[in-house]
Amino acid sequence: MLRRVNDDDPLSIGQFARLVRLSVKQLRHYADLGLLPPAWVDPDTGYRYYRAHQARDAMSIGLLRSLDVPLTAIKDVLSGQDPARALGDVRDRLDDELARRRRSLAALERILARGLPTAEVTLWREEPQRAAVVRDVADSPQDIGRVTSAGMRRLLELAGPPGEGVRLIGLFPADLGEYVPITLAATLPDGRPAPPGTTLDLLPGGTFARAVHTGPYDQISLTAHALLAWCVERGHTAAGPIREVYIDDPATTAPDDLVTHLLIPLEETS
Amino acid sequence: MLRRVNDDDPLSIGQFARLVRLSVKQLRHYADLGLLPPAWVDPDTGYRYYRAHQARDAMSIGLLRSLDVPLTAIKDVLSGQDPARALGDVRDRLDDELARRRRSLAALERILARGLPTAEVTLWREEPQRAAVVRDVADSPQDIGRVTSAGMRRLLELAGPPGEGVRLIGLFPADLGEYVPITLAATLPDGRPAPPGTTLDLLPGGTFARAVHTGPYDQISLTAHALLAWCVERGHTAAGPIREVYIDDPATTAPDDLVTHLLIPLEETS
DNA sequence: GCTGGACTCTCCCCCCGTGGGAGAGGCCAT
DNA sequence: ATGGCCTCTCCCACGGGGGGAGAGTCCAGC
Repeated sequence: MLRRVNDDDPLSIGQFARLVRLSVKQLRHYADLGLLPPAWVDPDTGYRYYRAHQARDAMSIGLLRSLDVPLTAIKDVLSGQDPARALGDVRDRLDDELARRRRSLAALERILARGLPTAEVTLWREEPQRAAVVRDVADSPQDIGRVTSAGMRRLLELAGPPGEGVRLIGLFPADLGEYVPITLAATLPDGRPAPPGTTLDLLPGGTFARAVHTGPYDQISLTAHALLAWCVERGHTAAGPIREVYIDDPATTAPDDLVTHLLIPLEETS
Repeated sequence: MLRRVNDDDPLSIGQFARLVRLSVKQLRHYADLGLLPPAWVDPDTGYRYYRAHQARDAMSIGLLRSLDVPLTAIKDVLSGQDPARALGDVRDRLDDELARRRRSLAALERILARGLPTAEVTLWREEPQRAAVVRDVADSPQDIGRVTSAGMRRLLELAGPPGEGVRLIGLFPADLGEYVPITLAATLPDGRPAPPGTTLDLLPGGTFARAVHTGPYDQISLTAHALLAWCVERGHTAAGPIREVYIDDPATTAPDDLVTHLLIPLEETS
C-alpha cells in the first residue's frame, strides 16, 4: 500500500514549501501578489493553508522563475486569457536579452584583447558636401543599430548601389536621448539630384576629430567612447551630429575587418 | 582657432554629466562608492567639481555598465592591480550567464511548443540491482549538469563501454540543497565485481513513479518538475534519491531525441 | 549690489525578487 | 500546561539607479 496524503488535507505553508521546493518567503510573496493564493486562510490567525493540487502552479512558477521570467509575466502565463501569447512575449524578451548579452560579451572580449578603448585621433578638415539623405528615429539607444541598418538598406534601395566616390555616412546626435533621430546619407556627385524618396541635404564642412574603428558595427560605440573622451579631455564640444563613414561593404567584408571612420565636428571661433 | 576648455577648469557635476553622458545621480553614486571621486569637493558647500581628464574613467564606467558589469567589478578594473585579470573574471561571469540564458531560452521554447510541463506517469516496479558507482558533489543546483556529465565520463572510463543490458543511472537527492551529492551508477551483471576506482552498491528496488523525458539533458528538469508535481498532487513523497536512467548515447543521438527515464521511489507501508 | 532662475546639496522613498531577522502569537505532542 | 516548532506581520538589505522635497549656491543681467 502506497503511503499518500489525501488531496483534501490542508498543508501548512512550511509543508507545502518543502513539497514544491520554494521558500516560505516566496510563497507568502506569491500569495500577496495574487499569483498563488492559498486554498484557505484562517481568518483568526492569518495562517495560510494550501492543497496538494496547487503544486502544479507552484512548481510552474518555480520553473519560470528559474528561467528569469518576471513574476508579472508569470501571472499572465498562469492566469491570463492567452498563456501561449504571454509565453511568446516572454520568449521574445528573453531572446532580445540574449542577443544583447551576446553583443556585450563580444565587446568585452575586444576590451580584454585591446584594453579599455583608446583611439588614435587626428584633426581632420572636411569640405561641405551634397548628399541624398533618409531620416529615421530610434525609440531607444539600444535600437540604434537596428534602425540604422534598416535605414541604410532603404537608402541603398532608393539611391541604387553606391558608385565611385560615393560615401555612405550616418549622422547621430551627440546627446543620446530617449528618441534618437538618425540621418543616413549617400554623397551626391556635383549637380546630381537626390533620387525620389530621399532628400537633398548639405552636410556642413569644418574641422573634425577623427578616429578609425575596425570591427563589427555594434562595437562602434567602443571607439566612439574613446573619441568622445579625447574630445572631452581637451575641452572640445561637439558642434553637431557625430558622423560615421562606412568604408567597407558589410556584405563582402568580415565583421572583424569592417572599417568605419568616426568624425566629431568641433566648434570653431574663426 | 578651435574653442576649448582648459583642462584645469573645474567642471560642475552637471557640466561633467553632460560631457560624459552620465546622470548626475550616477556621478554622485560613483563618488560615494569611491569609484570616481571628484577632483575637488568644496568643503563649505559640498559641491563636487570634476576635471576634464576624468572623462576617460567616467566613460569607461558608462561603457562597462552598458555591458552589465557590476560596479564592484568596474572598481577592480579601473583601480585594481590587475585590470586584465579583473576583466577576465568579468568575461567568464558574463559567459556563464550567457550560457545559462541560452539554456533558459531553449527550455522556454520547449514550453511554448508543448505547454507547461506535463508528463505521462506510470507506477513501476523495479528490482534491486547491483551497480558500480562513482560519487561527486555539485556546489550549486546550476552545477549539476556539468558535474553529472564529467562524472559520467569518469564512470565510463573506469567501467569501460557499457555492454549488453548494462544501464547507466544517475541518482539525485529529492531535496536540492546548496551542495548536491550526485551518484552515477552502471548496473553490473550478476557476480561481476566493481571495476577499480568505482564502488559496488546495491540500488534498492520498490515502487516508482516513472516518466519519460525526450530531449536534451539540460531540460530534464522540465519533465522532473511535472513528475514531482504528479507525486505531490497525489500525496506521495520521495522515499529516496530520484533516478535518471539514460537510455540513449548522447554521442550518437541528437539532443532533441535523447530519451531518459525518470524514477521517483515512493514510500510503501507493506 | 540685488534678484531670479538654474543649479546643487542631502535625505527619503520607489522599482525587482528575495533573504534575514525581530517580536508576537499559534499548533501540537508530551 | 509546557516546550519546541511553526507561522504571522513588519522592517531592512541587496544593486543600480530614478523621482522628488526642501534647503542652500552660483552666476548673469540689471
